[in-house]
Amino acid sequence: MNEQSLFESLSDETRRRILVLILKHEELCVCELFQALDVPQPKVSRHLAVLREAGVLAQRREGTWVFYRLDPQLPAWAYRMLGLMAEGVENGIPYREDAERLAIAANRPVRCAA
Amino acid sequence: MNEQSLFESLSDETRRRILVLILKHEELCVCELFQALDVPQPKVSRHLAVLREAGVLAQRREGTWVFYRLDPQLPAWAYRMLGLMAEGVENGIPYREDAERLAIAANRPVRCAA
DNA sequence: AAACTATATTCGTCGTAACGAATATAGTCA
DNA sequence: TGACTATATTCGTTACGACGAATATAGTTT
Repeated sequence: MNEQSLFESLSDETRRRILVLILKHEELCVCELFQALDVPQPKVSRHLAVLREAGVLAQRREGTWVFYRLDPQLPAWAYRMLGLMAEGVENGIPYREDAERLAIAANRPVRCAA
Repeated sequence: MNEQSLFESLSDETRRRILVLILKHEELCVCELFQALDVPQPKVSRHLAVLREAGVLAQRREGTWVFYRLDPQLPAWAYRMLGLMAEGVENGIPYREDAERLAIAANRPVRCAA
C-alpha cells in the first residue's frame, strides 16, 4: 500500500461505501456489494480493482464467488483511519441504506455460524 | 464541512503536506507554508482555498499576513482522522524535509512566547 | 499618492478518473 | 460439450482537478 493510492481510494464515495460495509462485515462478495450499493455490477468490480491495486483490499476466490476483505498488510494507522472514517459517515446517506439493502440481498453465500 | 470535500482534500499530496504542518504548529501563514513545501506561492494559495472551502481550514488576517489553522468546527472524528494521517506519513518523503525547511524559513512572523 | 510586501485569482492547457454499454473470463453443473 | 452464474475488463466519452504563467487585490509604509 502506498500513501497516495490510499487517499485517492478514499476520495470516491462508492469506494467509501464499499469500505464501510467491509469494515462491518469482515468479508463480502461482489454480488452482496453491488446489491447493497444498488449500482451496476461492473461499476463495483472496477472500484474493487482500484482498492485492490491500492493495497487496501485483498481478495479470495471460493467457487464462482470472490470475497473481498481488508488487506491484512494494511498499516495500523491506516486501519484505524478507516475505522474513524466509517464512524464519521455510517449514519448518513447513503451508508445507512446500504446496510439495509445488504440485509435483504438475494443469493448471498451461506456462512457457517462461528 | 461535508464528507466528500474532506476526502477530496486529502487526495492531493500538497494539501496533506500543508495539513501535517498545521497540525504540528497550530497556525501558519502562507509565506511559511510555501517556503516549507518549496513550491510557488500561488500554488499554495490555491490549495489553501480548496481546504478553506472544504471547511477543513479557517483563516485569520493580521496585517498583510494571513494565518491558517484547522477549522474549529471540524467534527471530532475528522480531527482524529487527520491526526492518524499525520502519524502515518510524517516520517516519510517529503514531510520530514518540509519540517526542516519550515525551521529555516525567512521572514517568519514573530510569535510571542506563551 | 507611490512603492512595497503578502496573498489571491484568472486563464488556457493537459492528464486522468469515472461512467454506461458491451463483452470477456472463470468456475460449476448437467 | 454447452448452459448458467459470478465476476472482470475494454472502449469511447465526458467531466474535472492540477498546473504554470500572468495578473489582481489587500494592507503597510513613506
